[in-house]
Amino acid sequence: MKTTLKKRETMHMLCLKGLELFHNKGFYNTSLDDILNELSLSKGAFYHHFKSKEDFFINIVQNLVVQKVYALLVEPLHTQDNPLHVIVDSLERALEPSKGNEMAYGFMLNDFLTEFNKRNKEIHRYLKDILNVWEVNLISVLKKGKLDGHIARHVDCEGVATYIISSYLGMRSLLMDNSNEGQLKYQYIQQLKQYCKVLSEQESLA
Amino acid sequence: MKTTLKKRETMHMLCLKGLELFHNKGFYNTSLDDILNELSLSKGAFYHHFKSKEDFFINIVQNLVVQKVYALLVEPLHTQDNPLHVIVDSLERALEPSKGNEMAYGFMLNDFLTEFNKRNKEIHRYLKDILNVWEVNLISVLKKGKLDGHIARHVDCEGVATYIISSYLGMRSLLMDNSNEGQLKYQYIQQLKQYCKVLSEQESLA
DNA sequence: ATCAAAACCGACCAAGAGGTCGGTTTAATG
DNA sequence: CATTAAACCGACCTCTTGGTCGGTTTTGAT
Repeated sequence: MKTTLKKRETMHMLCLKGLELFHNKGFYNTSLDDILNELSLSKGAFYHHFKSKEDFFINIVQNLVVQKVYALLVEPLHTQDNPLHVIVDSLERALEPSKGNEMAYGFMLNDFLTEFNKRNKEIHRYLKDILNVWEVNLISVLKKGKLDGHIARHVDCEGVATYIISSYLGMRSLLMDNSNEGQLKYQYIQQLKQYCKVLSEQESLA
Repeated sequence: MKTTLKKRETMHMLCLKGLELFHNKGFYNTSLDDILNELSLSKGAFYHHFKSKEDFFINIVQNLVVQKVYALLVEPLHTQDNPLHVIVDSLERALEPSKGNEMAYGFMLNDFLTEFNKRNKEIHRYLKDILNVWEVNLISVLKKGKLDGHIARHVDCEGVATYIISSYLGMRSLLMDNSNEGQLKYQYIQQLKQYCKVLSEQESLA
């Protein structure tokens, strides 16, 4: 029993620190020793728990990344409110520097997607699947909004979801260096709201 | 004289092949030997012309990437037409699989930006500067459109530029695996047009 | 033809990284 | 206290890669 706890504890420490460094420096630019040194652990410990560096990362994705994406981008969608407001709010919150000293979890998806795209198709698929979950939920919320009369009937919900996701992912590239961070976010949210006007019922005179 | 020509020729071959492979596999995932083998050249030849792998890439950016971005995204903007149409058209064309067998040059900016962000600040800056040129031109064209009565007075041109750029960059992450390529592009352009409606003079009742 | 400089070759080096493995420590159990 | 398995250590291996350098070939001017 205690054994299992210790195992989980060590694995958890490794995953947390791993995500932190992978997020800061990139997966392939972070060596195992980088992680191990910071935790005062050894290669032996690492390979006792994970069978490879990539297996390690898959573990991180399934245990940490998925949860963060759900908490930040999926769950906030399911409110009994106007979907357009809900979406804007969730994105605004996801772009926050994050409460406390957490890192900006919402951002890392794009980085990792790009990094693994040309390197590891399996991991890339895991990440893509997470994106898909978000997309599916976006679409479903949008469609519900159509029924509830918040969204104009002419709107292509799938297209809107694609557009929202792409703009959100693209913000990552723009926010990478921290210059103008605040301004960029403000501009993004403002324009997102403008875009939403075209989708709302009131403006549908097209 | 001929000497200079031979030098330029070899350098040009290296740059072309380098960009091709860096674009396909990523900079850090492509070894010099990968490039050299395909051209039947040696390490000696390479280091005779370039002082390092990263110097090589900077050369590529300045000679090839800049040109492509200009040709695809900047120059098309400067037409005496409605800026909104011009922008949509240029993006639509930039998302084309590219005429002939060229690679999709329009896309690589986002990949390279992400890759170098956490690795090489100098190169990252070069790439960011290219983005800035695009942004500046976008803004100037938008502002001109405001004067010409194509764009509503309430529009924040800087914000619009940011939003357009971020959505364009984000498309890269979505288009990375080739599934649904056509559909994604179609959705993107359609929604971009919807967004433009809010910006145009006619719809400005806000 | 000569010769010097440019262009090029390719064996070699050093550093870093992922991964291995035999041995040691820790800790729960009887 | 003894036992045993899990947890952990760290030296070592192997492979890759950017970069070096002494030597060779090409080339163009005289």
